[in-house]
Amino acid sequence: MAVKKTLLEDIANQLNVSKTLVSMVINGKGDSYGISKKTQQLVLDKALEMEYTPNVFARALRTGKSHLIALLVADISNPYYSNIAKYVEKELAEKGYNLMICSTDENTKKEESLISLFAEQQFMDGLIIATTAISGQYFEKEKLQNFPIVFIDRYLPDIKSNYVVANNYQGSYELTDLLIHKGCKNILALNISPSYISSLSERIKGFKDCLEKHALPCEKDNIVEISFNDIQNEVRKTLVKALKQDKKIDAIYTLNNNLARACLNVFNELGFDAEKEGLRFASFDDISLFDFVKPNILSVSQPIEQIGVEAANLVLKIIDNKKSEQKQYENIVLPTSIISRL
Amino acid sequence: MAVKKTLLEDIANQLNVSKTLVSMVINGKGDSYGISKKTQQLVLDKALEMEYTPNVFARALRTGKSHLIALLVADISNPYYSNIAKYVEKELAEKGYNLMICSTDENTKKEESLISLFAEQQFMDGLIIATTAISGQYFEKEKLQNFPIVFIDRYLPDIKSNYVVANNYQGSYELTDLLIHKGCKNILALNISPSYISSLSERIKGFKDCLEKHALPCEKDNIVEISFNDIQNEVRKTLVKALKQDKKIDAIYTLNNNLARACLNVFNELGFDAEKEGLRFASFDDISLFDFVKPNILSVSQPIEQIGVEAANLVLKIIDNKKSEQKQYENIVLPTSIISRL
DNA sequence: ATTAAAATCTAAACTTATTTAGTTTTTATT
DNA sequence: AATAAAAACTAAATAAGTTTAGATTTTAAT
Repeated sequence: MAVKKTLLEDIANQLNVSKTLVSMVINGKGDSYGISKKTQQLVLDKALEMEYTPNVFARALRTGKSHLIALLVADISNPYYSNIAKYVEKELAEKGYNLMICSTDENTKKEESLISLFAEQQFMDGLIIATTAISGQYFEKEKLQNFPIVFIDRYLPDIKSNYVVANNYQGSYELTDLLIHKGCKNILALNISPSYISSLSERIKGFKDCLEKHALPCEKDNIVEISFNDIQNEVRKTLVKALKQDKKIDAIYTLNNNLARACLNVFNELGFDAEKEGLRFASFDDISLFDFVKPNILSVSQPIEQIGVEAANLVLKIIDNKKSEQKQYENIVLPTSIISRL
Repeated sequence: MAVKKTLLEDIANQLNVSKTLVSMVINGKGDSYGISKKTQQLVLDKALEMEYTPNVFARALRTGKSHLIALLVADISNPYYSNIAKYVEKELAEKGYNLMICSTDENTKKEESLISLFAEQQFMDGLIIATTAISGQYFEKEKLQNFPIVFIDRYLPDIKSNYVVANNYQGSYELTDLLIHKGCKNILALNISPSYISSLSERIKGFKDCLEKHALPCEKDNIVEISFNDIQNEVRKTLVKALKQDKKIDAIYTLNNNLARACLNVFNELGFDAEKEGLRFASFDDISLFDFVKPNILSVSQPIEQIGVEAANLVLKIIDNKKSEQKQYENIVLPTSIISRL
């Protein structure tokens, strides 16, 4: 019935050698352990013949290395994350690591329980995470101190850490600058709440600083926070109000792609033609389909591939450095680019 | 320095009981093994206090169960797959399983090596896969015979298997029918090659059957195969030719979302306004951003959430049934819906 | 106070690899 | 031929749990 798996011992028995020897050869340590070339070949041939594949759990249990890296994101269906995931996967695969992607649903409790499962158990050799945490408190836990973690997209300002992020401040500043150069003077920025997330707060800062440089006012009404749980309804309410207020807005700037989507939905619902009404539309995060969307979307594009590749390599680097006790942190901030679609 | 992890044995020592007992209690088998309520509480409290979390590898090695399910998709950055992934993840999490998502890059070799890693090693308890395989040959391997596999999106017609797919035939038929009712008589269908994939061949069949029902001809020119490796260039060539040919086409129907994207790109490049030219645009797979894209896209929407949920539950069901030797296959075909955007 | 039965608990085996500390075999040297 | 050195190999410990088979302890019944 059930097919019996080939074990190290089976190979050893067939060849009348010890399983120690077989293990050494399989792991490519035959030479350094002084196993003769002839024997090594015998073992390799037999392993192939018997379709041997090592038991991942036994190996990991003994060595404490799983060759697994976890990627924790808030929402894998968000194209921003799924694209990063693709490149992380690719880069790690080339280095002999497998990637385990998990979606936390923006749920901090779930995030913590996954981290605990992955890290405290040495289940994963390392972790790449777009955290939903407010503070770095959880990550300061003693048990996590020695665990390789790389933050992406967002970092936690209150702790030292390794991270790879886009230059959110500059991207936002430049996009705002572009809008202003196109003549916009009263921009409505839609932010998402909770907005303590570093990426968002820096985008806001870039926006504000740019307004200030151009001596434009930033009133209370210019930045509205939309709560994460009810994006569509709150955006609808906000836009309906903003579009009929006295002091007309001349641009909408959404701080992430979910907000952009929600706005576009409202435009559709209202039959509102932004271009006809002279309203510019801008968004942080570029999605390839934006190329075909009406109204034209000015956007900030993040270097997705580079973020994925750098994060993968950084986590591997930390794993390698783990032996050498000195702890130092690497912070990689990558430039964004403006997609103007005018 | 490195914080020592709490082991079963540590708890046992603290309480002066055996690690056997601790293991039983931790696994919720205290009652069935007749451990007194008092002792059980002591163990649970101490485990909490010492922040015990079991070693996943030791457990999996002994029990042969990892509580891990793998999801293999061709490309996690494709929103179709990343959305399914999200729902699979959610459903499995509720049942105490973790999901490991891997992207195979449409590379059959990579797919096979991952399956081998996951299945032959009982690394994973089960597998959900959108296979890139041509035939079911690989899956007939003796070692895979007893491994729980659920195919999604595509199935392999030449073998018996468990699968959850959308009704590609009917969706395609209905979409074609809609185009014809809107007056289209010369539709250009863009298919992707290799087109032996079940989902694609059924979409083509639905298309052809519908043309036939309406007594419309299906010439060689009406279905063009675009090779997967060079989508953008081949689509450009095809469209440039098709748009200036004598017998004018009145609709383009792309058989998946990658092709749709490539077409839209070409429209942009050429400054071609499909609506003005009286050309309808239709596509299998609906993406939420299609709502805002010009030209309007008629599309077939797959029940993404349902596919994810059903696939998750089916794989768990197979895992449960594994003991009872009788083998039977479940094939779930879910209805699609037409998004007409007229 | 015995003894049987029931309730609790435990020692040791087991899962499959890797690694340490040696042993055995072969080769080289005198 | 004896011995040292080098080369090739192995037994047993180990990783951290789960499970089996059996040992204690407690309770109940005579």
